[in-house]
Amino acid sequence: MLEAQNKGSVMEFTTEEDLEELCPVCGDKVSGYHYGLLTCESCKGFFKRTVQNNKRYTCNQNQDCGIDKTQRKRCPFCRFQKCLSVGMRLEGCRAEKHLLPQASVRADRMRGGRNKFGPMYKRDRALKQQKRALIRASAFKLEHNPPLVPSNQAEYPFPGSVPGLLPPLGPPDYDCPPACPPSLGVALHSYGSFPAQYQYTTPTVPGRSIKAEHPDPYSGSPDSSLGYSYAEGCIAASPQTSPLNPAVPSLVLELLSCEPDEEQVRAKICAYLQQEQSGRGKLDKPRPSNLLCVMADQTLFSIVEWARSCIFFKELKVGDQMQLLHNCWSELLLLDHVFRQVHHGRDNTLLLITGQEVELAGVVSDSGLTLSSLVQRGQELARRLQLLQVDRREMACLKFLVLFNPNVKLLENQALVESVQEQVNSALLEYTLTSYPQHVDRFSQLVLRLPEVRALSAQAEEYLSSKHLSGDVPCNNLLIEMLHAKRATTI
DNA sequence: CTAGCCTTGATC
DNA sequence: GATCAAGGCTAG
Repeated sequence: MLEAQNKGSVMEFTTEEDLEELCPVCGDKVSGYHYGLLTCESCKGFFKRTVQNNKRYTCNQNQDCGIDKTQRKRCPFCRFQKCLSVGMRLEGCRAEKHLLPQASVRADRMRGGRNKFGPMYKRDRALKQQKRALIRASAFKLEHNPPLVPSNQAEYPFPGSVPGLLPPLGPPDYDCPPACPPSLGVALHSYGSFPAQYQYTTPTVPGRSIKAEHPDPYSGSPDSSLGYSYAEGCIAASPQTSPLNPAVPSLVLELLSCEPDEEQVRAKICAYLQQEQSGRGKLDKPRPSNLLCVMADQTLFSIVEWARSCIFFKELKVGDQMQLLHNCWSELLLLDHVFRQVHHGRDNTLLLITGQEVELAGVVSDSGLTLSSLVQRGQELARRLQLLQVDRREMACLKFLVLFNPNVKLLENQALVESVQEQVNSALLEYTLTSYPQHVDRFSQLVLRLPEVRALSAQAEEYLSSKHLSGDVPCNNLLIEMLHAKRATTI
């Protein structure tokens, strides 16, 4: 019997809630969890056949065929792409063997049993139920308190990846479990035609939309828009203006208000790492390089989340969003790291996203030549920005200049990207001229760092790629997905 | 090749 | 023993 028919007893669905349970690939009725998420029977079978038989399809159109219940047979290529983009997973099970990534579903073809995602499915259910309860509860309040966050905030379809939904800074629960699917498509997921399943409004995310006017709740700093929330003496350069001073271009304030709350990101990543470590048990010792990789991966998730909530960016279609992120993910990751070092302000230690400090000398001596040179170049970049006393407003602008790269071609909304680049450039110029009048070439000093960022991040990508090829880096993560995507697509 | 139904077996 | 997500089978 199909589980869909008897799930009522287990999950207490109402008819209203059943409407949500549509296959994210084709919109057909869901028959249960398959390969990582709720899908229909046919997409389950299709996915299985494709992976097991190592099928290769081609698309006769532009690789963007619409997939729905009636059209799903037309283009297996796009159907499979969609399966992957919504987060169905090749490595569905026990067969964690070091086989080729495609060679899985179940490499041993063993029948029966449950896979390692079991607990995740369970949490996913719990989360969905919680979400419904929340939606029901908030439906009454809506007229009085409209949501702060725009409703196109898509949810990750996996348990815990919904910031703010679980109880306040709840159990280390709000992240994907270790086996979480790395998919930018999933992370950005907001397909308009999709079931409400993945669309809802985050109740409130402190410090998001209205941050320019409201001090960062996690920072004791009187002017949190200038300093980092890290406690240890991070004295950012303060221009002579207050954050509300009209001399600051409004766009700059707007961009600043998109900045994530550092402390929240930190807490989230720490919780994830902790959870992952405890999940591992005593069996495998976490190698430091793996740990760093996981850290970077999670940082990348937070960067995607940041981008998704950003002004301008959220106006773009998912396809364009993906293109932009594929193009600049490593630059954003590098900027994140470098900015942290700038505010950390110490030459002999690195500050990790988790808040841990590590000796620079140790890192350099423990890593190979390439990595240590990368780290040192990063430090050099941080030092130069430190000399400039770059402030958070400028950092926010630089991130936007990297994200809205007009060199990314074939975008649906190229015009917006170019216009944002221009607007941000001139806002930053105006800001530096009015806030640091004594420092005439400040703007060019800032912007000139970007080619360096680009070059350094390209090297870091090279390095990561080589590590990936030699099998030194776990491959099932967003980092590697981005690496591949960039190679496959861009300029 | 598709998709609905069947069988299997680890986990609860 | 019940559950439920795997793989298998097969008519259309």
